[in-house]
Amino acid sequence: MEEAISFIFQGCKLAQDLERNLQHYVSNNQLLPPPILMLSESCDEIIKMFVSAKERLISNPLPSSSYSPPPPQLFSVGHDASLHEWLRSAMAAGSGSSTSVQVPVTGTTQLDSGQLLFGSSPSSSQQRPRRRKDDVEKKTVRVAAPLIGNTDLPPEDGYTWRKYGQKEILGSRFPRGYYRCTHQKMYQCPAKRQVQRLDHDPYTFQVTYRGNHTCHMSSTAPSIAPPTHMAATSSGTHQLPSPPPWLEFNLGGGGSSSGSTMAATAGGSSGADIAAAGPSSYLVAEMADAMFNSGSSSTNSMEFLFPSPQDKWDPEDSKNN
DNA sequence: AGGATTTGACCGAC
DNA sequence: GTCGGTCAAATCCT
Repeated sequence: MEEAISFIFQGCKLAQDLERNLQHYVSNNQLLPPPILMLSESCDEIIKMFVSAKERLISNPLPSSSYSPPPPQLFSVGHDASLHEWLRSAMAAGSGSSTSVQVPVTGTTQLDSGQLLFGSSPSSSQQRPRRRKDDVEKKTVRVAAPLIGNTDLPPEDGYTWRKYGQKEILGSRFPRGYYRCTHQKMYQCPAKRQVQRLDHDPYTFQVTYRGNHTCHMSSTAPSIAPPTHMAATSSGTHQLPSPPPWLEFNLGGGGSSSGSTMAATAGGSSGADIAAAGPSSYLVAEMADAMFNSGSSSTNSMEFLFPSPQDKWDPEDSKNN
């Protein structure tokens, strides 16, 4: 079941990514159209995701206790009104100021982080910038602790974080860790995250993201250095390379300007720097590999297809700045 | 030495 | 008044 949901998520994100990039071309008519092969293979990948999901749903429809099972009619053939209603309600639930999504994780640490709308620019110059709790859009994901190694480590998501606080939370067995982007000072990156173990499932982290990463928007921001040591392991479980910042994935429900950014960290040297990005990002990178026979996830190769936000003005980005 | 983490204190939101 | 988020000094680590 988890696998099926994972595939659905991946399919959605690939589709949204494709849509986003197509819109990019529509709104920037000076750009060359994307290669037909690229579009074709993107569609194939999306289709594969949903086909895989359906296969798993059919072969093993038992819902996991960790996930809210969709109504049984989802598994039935056809599209009746109740299915549409269920889908709509799910979309509505995710379109508020705060969205939450559970990300199936298998094996190694994976994370599906969100590209967040960040509100008005943080007043870092003030002594204690505070804002109302609902001012900043939050996105919450749940990430399984690594099954191997130190399960106490906070989940990796491709960014580098610096811990700036920890606090016992009322009613929670485990303290909440407060992290901010390592590049906060250098690039005024306002991104923060909170990591907390679930009371009922200590092997799952609830990660709340606040603010959007702007460190990769700077022309002097750290460049992407895709790790070469990471390799795919068992099916559906990959140790993932850091996707470049322009490989953005919107999680549904947040509208066009609210989604997820999977961005990469600078070529990290410490263990915490090693990125473990979401499955879909890996697949897109894999697509790039396949298309260009580069043998590695080359940023430059994909930039040929999807220009970096740094290179091309993006109205969504400008809204965030 | 410099960056990261820890931890008690501070302070705003509720 | 309580709680959660942040600050910042002390400490640890590389």
